[in-house]
Amino acid sequence: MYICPMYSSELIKGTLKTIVLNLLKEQGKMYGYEITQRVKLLSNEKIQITEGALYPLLHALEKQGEVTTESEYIGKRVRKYYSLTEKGAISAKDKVSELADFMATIRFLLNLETTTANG
Amino acid sequence: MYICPMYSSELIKGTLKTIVLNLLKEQGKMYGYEITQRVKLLSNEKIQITEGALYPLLHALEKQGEVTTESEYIGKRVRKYYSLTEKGAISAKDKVSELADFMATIRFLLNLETTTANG
DNA sequence: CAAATATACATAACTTTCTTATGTATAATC
DNA sequence: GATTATACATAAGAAAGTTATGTATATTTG
Repeated sequence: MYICPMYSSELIKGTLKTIVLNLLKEQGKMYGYEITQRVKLLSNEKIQITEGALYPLLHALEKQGEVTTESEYIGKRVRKYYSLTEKGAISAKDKVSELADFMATIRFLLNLETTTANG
Repeated sequence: MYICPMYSSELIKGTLKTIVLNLLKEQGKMYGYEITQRVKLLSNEKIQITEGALYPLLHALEKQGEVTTESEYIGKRVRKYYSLTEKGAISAKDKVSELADFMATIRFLLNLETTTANG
């Protein structure tokens, strides 16, 4: 069995947008820091989204009308919550489908079809 | 069911090196053009490796000692065959393991665990 | 209570890695 | 003879990260 401390950044690159859109779809609304922590947790520390990658992505998604934002104050500190628009929800669905399809193709390409136990 | 004409390039980016190393591992030796055609065929046209991506990658792999080359003449035209070195074989194995692990993590992250039929 | 760590945002310089375009040349097909 | 396929190579530009830096509040710990 293979133990990986952290995936190479090239791998994460292509899936970041999909992951974020999908999380927003499932969670309803989230703020940036929360997204980084949840991905870290769910991936067992193997995917750590950097702020330099996440915030520009979220800003771009907002600009493209895929998410809307609302700021909330926790004490004096601001939190910016992101929610999917209808367009963003469609995008999330498409992205996830594409990624699922892609992974199936890759498994076939790499002959990983029967990868189940004891790798 | 989702029909995808061609995966977004961001997705392919992170997996190109892995795909190439794995093909070389399975096929013994291949030349560049052959790699592009095989990937195109095996992926049902959904992954088309561009020459501008492939050749620089192959040159880099050679420079790093992961592949060796031998040129063969087919008539007057040259073909450059690439084979894995021992180092390249290890790299291939590692890369494939990492990708398999990564895809499992992504499936979990995206709740695709039970994706089998009529997705 | 001071220091360190965690929370929470943002952006800029730089790097990597591809896309697109271009270039060269032979072989096969129509 | 012209077009398409085979077969290599590289350079300019774009995209999307990483790394570093900056600001500021909240919490934990010694």
